[in-house]
Amino acid sequence: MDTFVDQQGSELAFNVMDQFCPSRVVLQRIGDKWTPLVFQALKQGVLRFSELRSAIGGVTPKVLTQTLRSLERDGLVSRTVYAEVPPRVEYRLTELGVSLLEPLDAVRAWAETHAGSVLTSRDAFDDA
Amino acid sequence: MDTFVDQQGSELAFNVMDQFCPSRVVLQRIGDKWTPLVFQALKQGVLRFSELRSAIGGVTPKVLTQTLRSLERDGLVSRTVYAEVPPRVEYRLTELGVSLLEPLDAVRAWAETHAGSVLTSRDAFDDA
DNA sequence: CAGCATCCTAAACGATACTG
DNA sequence: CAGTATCGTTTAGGATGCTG
Repeated sequence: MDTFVDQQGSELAFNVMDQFCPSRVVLQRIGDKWTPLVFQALKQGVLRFSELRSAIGGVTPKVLTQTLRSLERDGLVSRTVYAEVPPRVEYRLTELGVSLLEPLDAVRAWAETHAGSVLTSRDAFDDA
Repeated sequence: MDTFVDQQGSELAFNVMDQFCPSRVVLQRIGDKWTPLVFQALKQGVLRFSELRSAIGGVTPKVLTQTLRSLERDGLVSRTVYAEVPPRVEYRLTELGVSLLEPLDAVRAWAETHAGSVLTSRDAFDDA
């Protein structure tokens, strides 16, 4: 288990409940708007930029690029450029990325399974 | 499995990769900035507003209220008001909320376990 | 105690157009 | 093909002060 030094100078184990713990930043990174969708797309293996773009409905090139750069920076996705014309760029999950696949996939599956219940609850709440 | 009607009028199973699928909204709701932290706090059982607030470092009352209202609306958290002076309000996970606890907890655990690796990768990327 | 009201900023996101 | 550049919008989130 890693540790960090908090505001009081104490050395503490990583804990998302601490306002200044780096793990909270990481948690929010992997829970952003597009990351779970990129992971879902890359579950099947290697994809090119345009393939990712069409796999993820509604994502613009700018935002997809930003998301992929962040994931690359965080060591979750690797980017391979082939010196061809036209250019070809391939994205795949790193080993670290693969380790995150199962947790993110569980959340995605929950969303798809229970979206109906949530929407029903939402309607009932709004009627009241 | 629930279904929804997409832009072409077809009836499809819930799928977060579809831009117009309601499950995507649900996914983004449960992956927002504070929801995973509220769940982590409520894992232990019932908490009052002020207890939640101090359990989640750095959250302001306004944002915590907003988050809790959304979770209540979505049927994930229940809110109980006691007619006392001073007022007492208790929050707890609903049955639906409990079903989401395990997936969210897995993501939280991943963040705490691998935050060190992510930060290391980030530093290396920024040096290059 | 548990919030609500108000104002404000930062940043994420999106639309469009263009390029090596 | 795989982006970048620029601009504009939206909205989450924060600071502060007040109330039943």
